[in-house]
Amino acid sequence: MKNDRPRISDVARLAGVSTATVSRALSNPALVSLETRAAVQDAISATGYRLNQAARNLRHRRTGGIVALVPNLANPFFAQILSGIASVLGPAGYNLLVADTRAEGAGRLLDYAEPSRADGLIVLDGALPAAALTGRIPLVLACEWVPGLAALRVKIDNRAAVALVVDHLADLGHRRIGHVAGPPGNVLSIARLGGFRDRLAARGLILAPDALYPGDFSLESGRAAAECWLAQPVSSRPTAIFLASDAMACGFMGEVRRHGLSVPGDVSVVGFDDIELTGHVDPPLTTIRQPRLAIGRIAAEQLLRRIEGGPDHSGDVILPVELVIRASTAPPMPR
Amino acid sequence: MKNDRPRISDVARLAGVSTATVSRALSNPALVSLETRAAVQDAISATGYRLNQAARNLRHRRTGGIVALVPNLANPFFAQILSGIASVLGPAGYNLLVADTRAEGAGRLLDYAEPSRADGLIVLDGALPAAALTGRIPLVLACEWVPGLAALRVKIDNRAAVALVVDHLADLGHRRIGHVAGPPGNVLSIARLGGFRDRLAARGLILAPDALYPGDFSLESGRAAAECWLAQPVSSRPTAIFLASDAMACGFMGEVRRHGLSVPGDVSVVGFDDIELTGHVDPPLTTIRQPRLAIGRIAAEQLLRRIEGGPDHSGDVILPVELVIRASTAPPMPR
DNA sequence: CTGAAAGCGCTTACAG
DNA sequence: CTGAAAGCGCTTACAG
Repeated sequence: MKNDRPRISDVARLAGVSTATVSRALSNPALVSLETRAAVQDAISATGYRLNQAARNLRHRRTGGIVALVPNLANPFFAQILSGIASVLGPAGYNLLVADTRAEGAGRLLDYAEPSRADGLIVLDGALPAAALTGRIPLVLACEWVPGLAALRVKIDNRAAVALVVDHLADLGHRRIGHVAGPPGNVLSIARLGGFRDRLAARGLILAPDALYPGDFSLESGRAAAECWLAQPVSSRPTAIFLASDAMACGFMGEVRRHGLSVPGDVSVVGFDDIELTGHVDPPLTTIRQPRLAIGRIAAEQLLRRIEGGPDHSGDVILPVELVIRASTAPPMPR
Repeated sequence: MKNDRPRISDVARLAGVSTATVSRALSNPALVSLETRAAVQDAISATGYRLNQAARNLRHRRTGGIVALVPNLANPFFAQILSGIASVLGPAGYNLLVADTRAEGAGRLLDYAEPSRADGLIVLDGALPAAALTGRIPLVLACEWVPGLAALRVKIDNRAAVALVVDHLADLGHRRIGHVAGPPGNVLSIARLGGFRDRLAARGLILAPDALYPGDFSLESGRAAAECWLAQPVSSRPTAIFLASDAMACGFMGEVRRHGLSVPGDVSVVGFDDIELTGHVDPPLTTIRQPRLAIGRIAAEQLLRRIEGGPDHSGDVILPVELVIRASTAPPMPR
């Protein structure tokens, strides 16, 4: 099929001016006389001309696109962050490209950091190799971070958030508090577990080895952790569990209840993230609210500032969290 | 800052060949002698040259990008569909651009259907104006569809799915079956409500006016529907409710239980979608499983086929659904 | 097998 | 205020 889309030269011919003038009328009308501008406008309407963005971008040595590197697109946790990113990028005239780092071959990930591919990068996956991201296009890290990669980070204070959880449970009177961790090696898992241990110590408590359960942020891994917990003797198992994600907390509560036990009667449960669902499960989940929309929005704003040559605000942007106390936590039952 | 990235001409100079030869060595090595190819390879390594995709795309009159138009990026329902799309696009060498149709101004949406913006479109929002999408770049519709827009549709048979729900509830002995609809005007809402009415009729039942509750697919609207239901006299309110989304079903169950009633003891509840959570709420939700990953995957495959000039398979791709029976449905209590 | 040249569709110093 | 011309970084008929 023939390419019958009008080009800038078609408009120029019809308006009786040069292509340079048409281009100016489009991108900087003040440079063009009122009269000429009108003629160009008429020619544009007559031809149905639309600017070819790709050509403009090539000339400007930009792509007009920002890539978000997401560990797992299927995980609803990232939906709101993407939404926040998109809400900033669209109005600013940038496209949002998304790539699933788990699904893409490692080789292709490098391509995303190419200046011919995107003008900037929002990295949501802390497990990417720092070397592949260093010295390439502008980037910001959001939620997670890549050890050894110097870049602006938009995140929450995970350790402080966990301290709120520990204090809440300790204040309720719990002494044996367990933890279901995130995936091993993940920066968030490490920060939350570390913060958890430290705050327990500050409260004169310790994390017993058999009160630390493996997890991977998924519902299913929370359910599996509940099986472990259920298998432990009632007299020594934790009376409260802090799980590093809401998904795991929901899986945990479901399994516990399926076995006829009650939350918080038999065990208090705290999650992390405050996904929409947590207020609607039974019992509603006590959790840490993470401002996901704002994380996405601010990450995008910071990245654009950087791309557009603003001053290099290095240092992190730490967003506030909040402990949302609902019905899944209560004082331990006397035994 | 200077642009110091090597171009194809830098490689050519170093290798002592023309740019045409470098280009051929890159895109069609068979055209180039072994010897020359090796020289070019050496020059590429020496310069650290990387192909500028944007320039290649301009020359090829393509963009290398596919846009997904999503009604609401923050809705986790779309996360898995995007994941399915991405799993096809990445390996095929296309970028995935996402735009939130609710967040973007209506004006900008037109830009997404520009050939200079993307090579194709996956439309997940049935509320877009058909006129804006007609006669532009190749597109497929997924999940929802735009009335009056002729395009391949990848979807489920909503009416057949709803018939499974009605049969299940009627077989359990329910006679007063209510419905919480999706947003007014939405094509899915209409298809599901219509199918619901028809199948009730086929079973000799009717949808009483006070057994039809408004909703908008959100958790909160399901909760609000439960308030309406709770306010109705026990003797005449529905003994079973079919909700047009799982999110609404979770909101509904949460509110009912908060009022001390039981599911399915006091009311049977059926959702739609089978989002990951539904198996873990209490009680686990009976629902229609919609193959979201496959919808995304197939939509992307069909679009690429179309773009790459395959035969125009018009007609719809209808994906199978399944009624997943869990614990939220049971025979009605005798009264 | 290889090169010179035109061109994808824009933009922008430079000159007038 | 406007135009001729070069150029963004590639690709590909055409000729040899």
